[in-house]
Amino acid sequence: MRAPYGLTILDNCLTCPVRSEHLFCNLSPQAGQRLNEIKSTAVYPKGAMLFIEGQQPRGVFVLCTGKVKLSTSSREGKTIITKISDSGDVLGLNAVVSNRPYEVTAEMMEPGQGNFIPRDSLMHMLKDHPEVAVRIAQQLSRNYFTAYEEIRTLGLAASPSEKFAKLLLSWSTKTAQSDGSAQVKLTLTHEEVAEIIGTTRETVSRLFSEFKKKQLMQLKGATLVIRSRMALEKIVQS
Amino acid sequence: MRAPYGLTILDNCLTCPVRSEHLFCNLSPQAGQRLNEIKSTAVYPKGAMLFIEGQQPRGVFVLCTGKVKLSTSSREGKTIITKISDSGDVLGLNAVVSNRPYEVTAEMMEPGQGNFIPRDSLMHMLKDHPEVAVRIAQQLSRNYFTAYEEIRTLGLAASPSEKFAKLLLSWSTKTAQSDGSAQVKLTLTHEEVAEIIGTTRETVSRLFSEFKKKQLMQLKGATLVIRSRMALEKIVQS
DNA sequence: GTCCAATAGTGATGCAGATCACACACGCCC
DNA sequence: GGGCGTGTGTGATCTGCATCACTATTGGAC
Repeated sequence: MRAPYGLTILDNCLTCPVRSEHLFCNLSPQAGQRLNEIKSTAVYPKGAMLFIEGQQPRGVFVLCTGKVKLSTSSREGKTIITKISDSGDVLGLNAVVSNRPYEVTAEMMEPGQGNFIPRDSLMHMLKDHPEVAVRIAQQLSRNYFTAYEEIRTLGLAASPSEKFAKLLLSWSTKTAQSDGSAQVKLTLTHEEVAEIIGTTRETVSRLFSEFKKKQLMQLKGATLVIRSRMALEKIVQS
Repeated sequence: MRAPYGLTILDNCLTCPVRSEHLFCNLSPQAGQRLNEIKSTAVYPKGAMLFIEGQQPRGVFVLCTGKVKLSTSSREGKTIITKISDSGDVLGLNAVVSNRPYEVTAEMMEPGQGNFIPRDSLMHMLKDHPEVAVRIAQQLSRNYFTAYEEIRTLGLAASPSEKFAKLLLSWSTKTAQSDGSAQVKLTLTHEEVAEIIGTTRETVSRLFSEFKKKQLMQLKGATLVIRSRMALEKIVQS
């Protein structure tokens, strides 16, 4: 098997990888079988666009490896990043189910692998297999929940500091130690962080300095070390 | 039949009222029948809370008449209104499907009638009737779409003026004339408008004056008259 | 009509963060 | 090494809006 972009190819990455609540995990044999027939696996280079905001929905992408940046832009060119997706995420589901244009642009931030499922096939499965419909409904409501979190942050969190602290917290949840410390690989530029929290690059630079000075975090190469999640949480609700 | 709160009671308001894409419209006889068995109709006074942010999901409400204000608050007491729902809207669906706490508070802004469907019964229907599952998935993805609109406005629209213009446009879509004019009953206080566009009451007051001066709108009693949607659209993308 | 609470208008002030304008650090290619 | 592009740090300035502090208006209860 070829391995373009320096990737090791996973043979079948739909077989229940990381997440137990995975959209296509533990389906009945028939449904699983059918799914295998309609999916097609592909490998994408860094910078590849899975889909672009405004396009008619072709299908969904189940991400196996790699990170994907989801973003929207206004006509004037301002861009916000709404989510960084990784392994196990289902992309484009809302557009496909409601048959409206993709509401975001999905761009590979690093090389990765994904499964594509065309719209028609998915909609047929949705109608034929009640279990799939339930799974999809649950996935959609999870998506909604995430979107709502975003609304809360954008609408309620006042200052950039607050949003920045929130972001650091969300990064550190996975690797959090019992003492409240955590380490994260920092893969984003200040510019990108700015697009996530809705501020300018300069402000993000200043936030980094400020948080370092206040001992809230430190930087070792590309590794972000968070001292105490508690301290960050205090900033969030301040 | 009693008619509390000065309302005329609708006998069965699940039978396909305003919207054709209604969640429970044109179902198979069996599903429709089942739905009628599990739903219960009630009348709510102004100020009634259908559910409160953070509560465990009890079920969904299908709104028949009346307006409902959906809002979230931060711990510090700041509140944002995320949507004003009216006839035909399904409230609380996401919380019910994902079995997470209601993410918003739903408050009646005027007396109205609604159908309540308990969580268990709905989830059973979801599993037993594929058609219902599809319908629910579509409703969820519509909700998601609306939430996304909200994210775009909050994250991309720079100034309060822009958001205000956007709001006026969204109000005027239903009654828009071919010449671009429109009339809307203004039922919200400046305070509430402020909570929708994420600014202060004072700023909203000033926005009203400013827009009136610029001939973008005028106020006749409680009726808002929009001169030209075009002019507003120019502000939005400015 | 009177009274009161809720809503609305408007000026004065202050400050956080956008914007502009650089200098600097670092990979990376030749 | 030198050059170049992309990313980063940081000062100076400018401004829109929040905030405060009022007064004015409206509308409902009685």
